Amino acid sequence: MTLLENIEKGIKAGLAYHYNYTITKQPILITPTKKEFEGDFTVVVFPFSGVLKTKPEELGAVLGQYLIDQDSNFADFNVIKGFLNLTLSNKAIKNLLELVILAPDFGTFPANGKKVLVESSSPNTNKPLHLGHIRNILLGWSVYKIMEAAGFEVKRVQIINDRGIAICKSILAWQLFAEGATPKSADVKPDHFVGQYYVRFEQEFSEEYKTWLESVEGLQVFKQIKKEEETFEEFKSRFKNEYFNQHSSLGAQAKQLLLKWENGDSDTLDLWRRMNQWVYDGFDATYKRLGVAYDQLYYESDTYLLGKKTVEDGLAQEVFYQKRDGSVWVDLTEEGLDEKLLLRSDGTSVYMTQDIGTALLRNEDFAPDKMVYIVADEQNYHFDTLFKILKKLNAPFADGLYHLNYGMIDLPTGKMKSREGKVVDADVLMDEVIAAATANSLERGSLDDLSEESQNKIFTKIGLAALKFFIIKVNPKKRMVFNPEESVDLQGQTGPYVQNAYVRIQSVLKRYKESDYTNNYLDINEIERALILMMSQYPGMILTAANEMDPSLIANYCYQLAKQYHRFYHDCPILNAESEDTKRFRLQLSHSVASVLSAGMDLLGIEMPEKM
RNA sequence: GGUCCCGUAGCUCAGCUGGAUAGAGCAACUGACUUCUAAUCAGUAGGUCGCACGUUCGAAUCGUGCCGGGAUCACCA
Repeated sequence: MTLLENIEKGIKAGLAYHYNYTITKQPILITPTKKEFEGDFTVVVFPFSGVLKTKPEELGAVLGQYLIDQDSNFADFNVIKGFLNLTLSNKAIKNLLELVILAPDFGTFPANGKKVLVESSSPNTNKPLHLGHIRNILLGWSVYKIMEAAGFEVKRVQIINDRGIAICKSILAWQLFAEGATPKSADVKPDHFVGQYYVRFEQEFSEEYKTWLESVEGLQVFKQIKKEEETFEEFKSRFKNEYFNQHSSLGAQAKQLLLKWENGDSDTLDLWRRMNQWVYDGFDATYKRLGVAYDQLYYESDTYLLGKKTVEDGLAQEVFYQKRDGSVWVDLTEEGLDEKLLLRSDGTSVYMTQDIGTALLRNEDFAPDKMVYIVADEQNYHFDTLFKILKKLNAPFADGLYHLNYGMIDLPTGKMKSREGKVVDADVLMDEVIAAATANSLERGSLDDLSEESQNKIFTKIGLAALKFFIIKVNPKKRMVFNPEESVDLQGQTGPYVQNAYVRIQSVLKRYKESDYTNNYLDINEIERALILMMSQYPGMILTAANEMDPSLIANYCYQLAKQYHRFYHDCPILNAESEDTKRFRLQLSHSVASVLSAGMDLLGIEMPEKM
């Protein structure tokens, strides 16, 4: 039984014993005591004093006394207004450290028999990964680690958007402008190589569009279609898509390519495979560097057919309906949404069709209890719709669907816009952050006696810790501002700060030659007490983080614990402690802090260096 | 316009199942390294928690209405 449960039980028993009162509705609010008051846990007794028509101070005193009498874990209490502050006995604190925190399974929960599938990353194959993907990938990885620690069996998957018009644009640009160049011949990371041709297409298309708008035909169309009050610029952006589909030569060629692809033209398919493989190779390098991996990849080119079939079956069973032009729709007006297209009038599939197929295929593969989609919040409507459709189809997993809708990342200069080249590239960003860590480290010179290889490993760990922590510490649902300068900070509320606490501990532990920390120290001071109580909250943090799918809770917890340790390290001598018992206790305490920090940061995909 | 999300210190963020005097980091300023490595610690300064009303013993937290910002409402993905 945990201490919180002890308190709750004691309060209930006390209320029954002294007031013959049984709690029905009100939850008992128990929080860690604020540091300006004395005590370890605080029970808020206001709600009961109201019901019992007792003064809060009196009720608090009665309950406090009752708890102390009944439970030897509690040594003292004080009451301020309606707040009952309880102080644990030193023995209880020590037991907490030795029996709970140092237990081998601390911070992991036994398997709960539930399977969860986490989809993340899921990039398009026409351009390299950027900052937005990094947030997605890091969230995916830490949600996986956290849910696993909480007892779930987790499968990490992606859906690769490997087909469609966007990929055809890259392919077409390569055909038109590359003159047979390859990533190797150009000496460019392969995903970036393909991305260059996507950008090239957009440039050429913009030029073409601009020229057309100024032509006789363009001006005529503008006059005909322009809405009242609409400026030329507004028209230009509104009409762009229609221009692509109806008037553009490049657009026609790209669409022609898509048609060839859908018809299985072997030359097109070969080139498509070849260019996609370049992208996959590039992505793999980035994933590896970020330290993430996936159990299974799904490709749209494999799943859209199942989606189509499902929609056709649904049509036969009248879950969906068909319009006169042959297009298939779902009516979600009863669910508070709209009508949504599922198959085009020409019978081809759309985004939604593919996602239906993908979900069903995943269910066949894993039969998960939950499916978590980590996708930016701009797609909230899409996933609302998808989940309602799957419910309509009576998918067995329909009640376990969850869209972890994280906020987009802004730059200090404003929104990221990939079409305007205003993006932060994932690979470049990692280079920069590692370079910053390297420069900082070399300046300190504390690693000079290590080989260059070991040094580089540490620089990488520090740089990536800075980057990952910077992103993960923000609540995923919130839009965040990414300042590249701050992301390479190594001081303050950062990953390296937490790493530093760990490194300090390692450095101390190494100097103590024995491995036996048993001790009879009982004179536990405030800082030590706070550290132990804080660590005791770790398993609860994991459950909360898993429940809310919020890794930022773990990041902030690790920071708080590291901060408390740094304070301890500064104020309390360890190896030079006044007695052997004290020394051993503090070593034991340090050792457990290191374990919790390391485990917690591992949940975020951040590794600890032994030195820094 | 409909729907949804967000507004906390100069900046980036915690806190939000209602609880004590709203917390961190960065930036600014002051102090602490012959010491278990200072990527650290201690301190100063910085707030109308967007605004208003309501709910109650108590509101940054809940409700309503405004104001400001964003997302979305494609036979795009």
